[in-house]
Amino acid sequence: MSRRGGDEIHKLKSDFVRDAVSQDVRSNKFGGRVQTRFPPEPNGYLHIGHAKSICLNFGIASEHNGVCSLRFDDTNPSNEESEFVESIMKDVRWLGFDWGPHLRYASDYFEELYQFALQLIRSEKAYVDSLSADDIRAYRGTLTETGKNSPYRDRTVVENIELFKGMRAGEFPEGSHVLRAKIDMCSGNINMRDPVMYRIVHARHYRTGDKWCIYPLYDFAHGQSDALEGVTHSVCTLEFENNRPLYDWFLDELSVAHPRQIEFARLNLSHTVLSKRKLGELVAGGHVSGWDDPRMPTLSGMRRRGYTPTSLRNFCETIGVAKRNTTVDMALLEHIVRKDLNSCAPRVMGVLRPLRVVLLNYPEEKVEHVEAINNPEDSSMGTRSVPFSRVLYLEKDDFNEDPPKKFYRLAPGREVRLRYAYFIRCENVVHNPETGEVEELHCTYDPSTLGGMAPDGRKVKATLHWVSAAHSVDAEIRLYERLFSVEEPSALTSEILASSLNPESLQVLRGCKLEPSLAQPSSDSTYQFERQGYFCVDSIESSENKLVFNRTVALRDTWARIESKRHAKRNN
RNA sequence: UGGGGGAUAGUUUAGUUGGUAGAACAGCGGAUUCUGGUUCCGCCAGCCCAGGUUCGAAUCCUGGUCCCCCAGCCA
Repeated sequence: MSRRGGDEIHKLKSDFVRDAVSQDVRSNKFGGRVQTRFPPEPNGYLHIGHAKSICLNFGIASEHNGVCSLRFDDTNPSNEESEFVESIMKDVRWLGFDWGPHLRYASDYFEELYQFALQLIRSEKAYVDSLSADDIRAYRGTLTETGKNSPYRDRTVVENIELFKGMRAGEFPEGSHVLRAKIDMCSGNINMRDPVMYRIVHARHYRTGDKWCIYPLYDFAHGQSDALEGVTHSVCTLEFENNRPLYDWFLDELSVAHPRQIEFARLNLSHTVLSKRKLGELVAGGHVSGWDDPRMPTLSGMRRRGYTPTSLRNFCETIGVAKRNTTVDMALLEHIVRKDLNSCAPRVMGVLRPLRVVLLNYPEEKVEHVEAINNPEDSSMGTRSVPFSRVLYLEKDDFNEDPPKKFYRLAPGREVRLRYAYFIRCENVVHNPETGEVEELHCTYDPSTLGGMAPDGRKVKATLHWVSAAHSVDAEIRLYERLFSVEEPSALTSEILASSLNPESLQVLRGCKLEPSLAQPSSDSTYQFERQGYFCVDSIESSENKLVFNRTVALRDTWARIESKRHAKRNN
């Protein structure tokens, strides 16, 4: 059957958000225009959950030839820092998206927002309240009881304007006054019970410095920022569903055209947490080395770990967009990372836990060079030459003196193939006289098997990776496992979160032996160490004097599965 | 218990005038393989519940159940 053009047409990405946007385009709402935005608060690093939102917002815009801007919602000077805006811009670019000239900051709108507030005061839709924070809470009521009006609710316009200007002028201490919207203290939606619009904060803002001492709350800044920018579709997460009526109220009272807000469910990933607060606590508590610790689900951590932007984008596409709360299995992310890496990662050989092997019948001084394929999935990546000699390193796990059933690697008297080289046979095992540990293997090789095939057609059951000892380069390798041993750590409170960390999430291996082509590794590619997994140079701690590799993800390991099943059976 | 949302295999999803519930991941089994990788094939497994309308319901109607969000001068 031949494939015709029509069969190749990609199914257009579709989800309920995109459907809604497309409908608006078709009905010519917003003049057929599409403009979105990604609005992070610069108070932490971006994580894979943000990637979902980034892919959605930038994706929708580009599918409609529209604009997607990057806007920092920086309305709270006490949390926000330039370090975070730098990292956020870097991460969004790395993920593969470009906001072009559309870089925005809510703090750029402080003056406009202030004027909006004045406008609401003049139309008697906002007032300065002088209740304490505790009293405001008490007056607000509860989920089941209505609230009651503040005694300051009926201040005159003149009085309100004077007080609000005084707030701006720095005449009052923090907490003495706030500006509130005058809506409905009996509303079933608690967000509508005269929400606070402005608070006094005598703190330096990382962008506006000391220019302001009153700052709008997110609720009063977000919708207007969208409106000021001409955003048509304001895509956000589910928890803002309750706030939508409030945003609409502000915009309607201000007579400003407003975007359509569409809420989707945020991402949850098994075995990790995706909450900036909790991630920040892991950093602050020293449980990880930083926001970019390769175990972190942050974009900077995943970059350092060797995950590709392509695989993260593919992941976001695969998980879809919907409204129900879900937890995606980490195994899916790992599968997608492997799939991308399998197609593009150069293959090399590296021995993680070296076992010295001497080929008794191989000449002392002889060195041969065998040709190895760089990527069997992509012949255009070519081949390389790897040195072979009398003394080699093999993987400790590839030898077993007393091999269990189904173990078909090296064992006493057994023959295996060394990848791209010769068949070798284990003749003798040298033990450490004190510990009894296997210290070295004496093997013989069959010169007629160069290239990996025997002229007599005999087969071996295993092909092992190896490194020539004299030519090897030393490296430190860091193996990573899931950050948490429990499946849903997000359900845990901050207090017990750290105690649920997986103690084996980081394992450091020293004295690993790599093939010589890795002496000068590429800093931006992730390699496949054959039969082991994918590894990349650690961007922070690796140097010319000390090579450090991070394991991105292990290869699927059927043998390990057989073994763990065996152990499970034994323990039952 | 006020208001706002949501329920399709173990997990994440598709299902557009009502017409045999489709996929991916995970799990299990097999074939191929100079990576116990990749690839390929097969198996397992699902419409929250109860009624109703209909020749026919995941889809429409009624009534339940369960889960999530909101009581920051956080976002």
